[in-house]
Amino acid sequence: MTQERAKRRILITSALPYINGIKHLGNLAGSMLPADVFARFQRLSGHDVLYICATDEHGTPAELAAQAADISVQDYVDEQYEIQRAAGEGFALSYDHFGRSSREENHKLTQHFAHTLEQKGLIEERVSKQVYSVDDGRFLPDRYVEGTCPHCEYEKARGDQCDNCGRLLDPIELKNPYSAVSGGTNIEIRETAHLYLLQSQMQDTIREWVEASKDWPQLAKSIALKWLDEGLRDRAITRDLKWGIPVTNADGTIRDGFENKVFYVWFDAPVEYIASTQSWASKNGKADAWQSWWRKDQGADDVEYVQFMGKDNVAFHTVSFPVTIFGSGEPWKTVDRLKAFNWVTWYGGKFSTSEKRGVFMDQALELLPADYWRWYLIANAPEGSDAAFTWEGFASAINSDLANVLGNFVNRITKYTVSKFDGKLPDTGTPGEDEAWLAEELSASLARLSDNYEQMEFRKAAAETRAIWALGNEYLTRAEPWVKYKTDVDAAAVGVRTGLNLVALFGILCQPIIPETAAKILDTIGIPKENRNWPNATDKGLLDALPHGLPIAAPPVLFSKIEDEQVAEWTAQFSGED
RNA sequence: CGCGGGGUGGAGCAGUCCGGUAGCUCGUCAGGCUCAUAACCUGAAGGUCGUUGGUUCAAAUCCAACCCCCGCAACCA
Repeated sequence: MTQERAKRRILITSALPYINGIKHLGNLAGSMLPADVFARFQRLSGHDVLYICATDEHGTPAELAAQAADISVQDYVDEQYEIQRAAGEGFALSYDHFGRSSREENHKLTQHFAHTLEQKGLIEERVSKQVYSVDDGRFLPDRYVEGTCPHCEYEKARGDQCDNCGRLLDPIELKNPYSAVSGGTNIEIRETAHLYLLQSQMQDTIREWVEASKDWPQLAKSIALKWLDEGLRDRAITRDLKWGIPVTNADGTIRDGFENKVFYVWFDAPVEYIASTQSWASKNGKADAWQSWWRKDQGADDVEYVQFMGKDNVAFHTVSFPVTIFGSGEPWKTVDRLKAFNWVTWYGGKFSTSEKRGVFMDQALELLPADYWRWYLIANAPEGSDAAFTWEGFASAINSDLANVLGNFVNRITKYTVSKFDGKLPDTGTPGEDEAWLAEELSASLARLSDNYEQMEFRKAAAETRAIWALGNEYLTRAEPWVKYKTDVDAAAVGVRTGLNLVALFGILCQPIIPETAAKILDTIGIPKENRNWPNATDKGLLDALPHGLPIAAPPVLFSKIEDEQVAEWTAQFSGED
């Protein structure tokens, strides 16, 4: 299964999960998981892949959550980081590095960008009016101010929007404003200075770049163009907070008047893609290795950079972060291909931590192994539109695809080998029409599958993978070795040998989506690690690749079915009614 | 008239860019097989392609208007 393909260098990032709380299945399905599947596919295809992610640790929510837990913000994020790292590991997310945006590398690099942008005249200090809560001793982001809506008199309108009448608000319009943090009514409007990134000046550069992009899906491009059409606004990139990256001068001292301010999380978070790569390089003892992935003057010219994110993040990745990158005037690598996802919804509604509606990453793994979730979420990826998670749909996908089609196939052929062929891969017999038909179908299907992955069409890749498994069952029905065995053992042997080769192939082909099961299958039939690479559709030897006489054992049942009682139980448990 | 996405047999989706027998999975029904996790294979039934109008020999696909669902709307991240 070797092949001559040009070795590509592929940099993959998935949107950084926010530090605050364990992520739900929608977060997983919208960026980390598909990025992982893509990374695995490209590694198996022999390419040089670097998959980088990190936690996004700054911002008001982290500070408030730490306050609520009565621990330091540092302790809080340390704790949360460990939870998220463990959850990622539990889902077999194959990050080359899972960093943290609060690390030193990101501080330095974020400050570097700010200095460079200021030198280029793209940052200026402006004073604006903000809501200040005397009781909390802090400025409040718009959504943390509540009060009576001036339009509809709804008493719990948020500072940014009234949930009752839907109107957009300015927090200073609210009647009887109070702090959503403490409930304190001692609210003042104070002036505060912030650094503004002059995005308006980069409008043409960004538009030119967006319009030239070739490998962006419609969703991503239309969102980016929408922002550009409305005109880029200058944005404040600092906040009145203690937790975050300090605003410094070029010599490292704190900027005058910014002693109690830090960079806004959305300014420093994407920078962490690069900073996390720096951490990866340092960790591996070759501190400069990150440069060949990110600096076009240091060898990053041939890198293909692919970003994965939910649709809510598109604007930041296609407009805001590129302003930082292009504005610096430095030769940074920018995104080539971008994959944006819609939402996974919970029975059509939103996942909710507070209302206990929906399944979160840690809970999911307590119920079933990672591969069950990975399969469902990829096969039902929210690509074209939002996709609703339902227990019925989940059970149906698992039982049909994994248990009946794949699991049963592996089971039936290996058991038969054990009972009729002494647990050895049969050596006799010559392939005939059935095998020729199979080879042709397989080759076509495999080509489609590889293409689906290359195009990052995840639903289609899962469907094609399943179709290949189904092909195995169809083949066995045609070849019917159990019938031939009665009259012609050699003819039966061909069917069994071919079937066992299909098991190996199925194991190889399902590695991107369900890696743990794949390993289980491949270990069982003793496929060495170096022979698990992605096959070439034109390879004629796929159906007779295993050594004749190879000992075969039947693996334990690969997937247990999800019973109706479990569906009923979980439906009740996670309905949010609690 | 804010913006974007979606509306295709009972359910979930593909097909729409580049008009030309409406396809897949689940479910239902019938048949086959019996190696296998009551599984697998084959076949059938089931669709005014959101609505209305237009272009065309021909529209799910192009154009116009409208309706419904979801998300976003830049200080939540």
